[in-house]
Amino acid sequence: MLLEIDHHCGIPIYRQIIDRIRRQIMAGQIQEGRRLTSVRELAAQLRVNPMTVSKAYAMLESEGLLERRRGVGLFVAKLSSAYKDQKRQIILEEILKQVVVSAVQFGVSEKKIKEITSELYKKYKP
Amino acid sequence: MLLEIDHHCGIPIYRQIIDRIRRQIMAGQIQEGRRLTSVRELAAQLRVNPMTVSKAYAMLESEGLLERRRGVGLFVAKLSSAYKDQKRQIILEEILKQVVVSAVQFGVSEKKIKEITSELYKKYKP
Amino acid sequence: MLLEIDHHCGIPIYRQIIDRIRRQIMAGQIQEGRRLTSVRELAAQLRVNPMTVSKAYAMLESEGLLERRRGVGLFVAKLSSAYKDQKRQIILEEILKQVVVSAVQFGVSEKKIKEITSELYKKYKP
Amino acid sequence: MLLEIDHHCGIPIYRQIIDRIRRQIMAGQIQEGRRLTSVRELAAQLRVNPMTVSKAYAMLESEGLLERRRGVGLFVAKLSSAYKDQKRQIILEEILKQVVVSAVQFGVSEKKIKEITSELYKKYKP
DNA sequence: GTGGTCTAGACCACA
DNA sequence: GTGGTCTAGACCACT
Repeated sequence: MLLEIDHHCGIPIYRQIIDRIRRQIMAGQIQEGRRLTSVRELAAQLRVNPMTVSKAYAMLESEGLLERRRGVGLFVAKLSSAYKDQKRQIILEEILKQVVVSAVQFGVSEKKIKEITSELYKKYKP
Repeated sequence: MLLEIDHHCGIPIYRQIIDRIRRQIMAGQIQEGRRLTSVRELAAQLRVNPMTVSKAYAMLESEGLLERRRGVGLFVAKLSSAYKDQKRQIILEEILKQVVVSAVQFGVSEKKIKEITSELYKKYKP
Repeated sequence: MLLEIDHHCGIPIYRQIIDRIRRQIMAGQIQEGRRLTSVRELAAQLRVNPMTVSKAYAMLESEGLLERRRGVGLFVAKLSSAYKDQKRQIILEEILKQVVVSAVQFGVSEKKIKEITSELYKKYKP
Repeated sequence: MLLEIDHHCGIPIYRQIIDRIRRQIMAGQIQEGRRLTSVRELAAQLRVNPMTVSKAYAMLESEGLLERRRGVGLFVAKLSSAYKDQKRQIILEEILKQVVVSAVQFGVSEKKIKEITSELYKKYKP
């Protein structure tokens, strides 16, 4: 599991862990049923307090994305692809809404927003 | 000046004040050179401690968006419209970047994102 | 009397007035015995509250640089040139002390400070 | 970390803290990456309210001199020595400018200023 | 343990 | 009237 943490950006570390793992699960980069890196190991990798990792895992579990098997570890839950599609769209819409609300308030046109979108796609598309 | 504060959303009140005022200034809804509602008055309006408002104003001043005239009050600074255009674009790009990065990871197409953008514009455009 | 006030620099306006007038008196640019611009007139010139000018004048008076003649106005006090010489040197030493203390702490050499002094002299010498 | 605060000199305590810490960092007396005394501890040492210390630390952070690690503490940021050199010179020039402007106005020669500088160096050089 | 936020209320400097 | 500073003490989030 590959995670990058920014210790200086102000976003709580446990949030960064949650966001990154959630994204990887939703993107299918971590497959269903696979066991997650253990708390201790991930904490060591990220040079972070184990409590922080544990907290992130607990929240992902309560979100239904992870399943705990006592004495064994945490595993990626099985989600219907319909559920994943829906959740993906919700995540994107949530953020896009912020963009559009601000843009409207600033008097920035829909066309301009789409232009910026195209540029960003060129930049981040693999 | 019309501000709405959510006391229970977890975002610090002074941050909410900063964000809302910054947006109003960037959107031109508060005109240059105009005096802001006084600390005490805004604090009373929002039912918040004056220090909280004062902190927000102080940070907006250090950001260059406000100017202090001692013993008189705080005023909206004069900014070149080029500067404002640039700052507006940076704000929007910052948020849009999150959308695109996630979308690429989820395998959501540029076309789909633009469709959602159009829908949101229909919804929020006045 | 020519004074320039910066309304946005954070230094109290009455302090700016005091500093500028004191300097002009010490530099002999305002001659002994001459009457100062009236409070009202100066306040109008500087677009400042008359109370502010009045306060500045009062402090210069208590410093011994001005003399009040009731019903007439404020006048530049007569100072021995020895007194002025001494006071000038005290003013300069006071500020230079700050420079040297900082420079020593920063490990900046005496030579370097003298170089900067020379440059500044070139810039500000008439 | 050794700080001395004057509670009666009129300069805000948080400003005094900022100035002293900034100087110590610029002078290299506090090394890069080192953790600062905690807010509560420094507040106790100085017999000052923790908020006052916190405010000072926050401003030093926004200045880029400190870095926050959440839940851990504040650390001295890593700055390029070129950056520090530049900043040091700016600080000194700022104060020296006041000296030279006054000196020119008083008719005090460059030579005299350099003599006073030499004397002050003898006095304050360790 | 760490720092961040907020309150209620005081006092001050400035205009 | 304006904003700025400080206190004492509370509660919260993060590690």
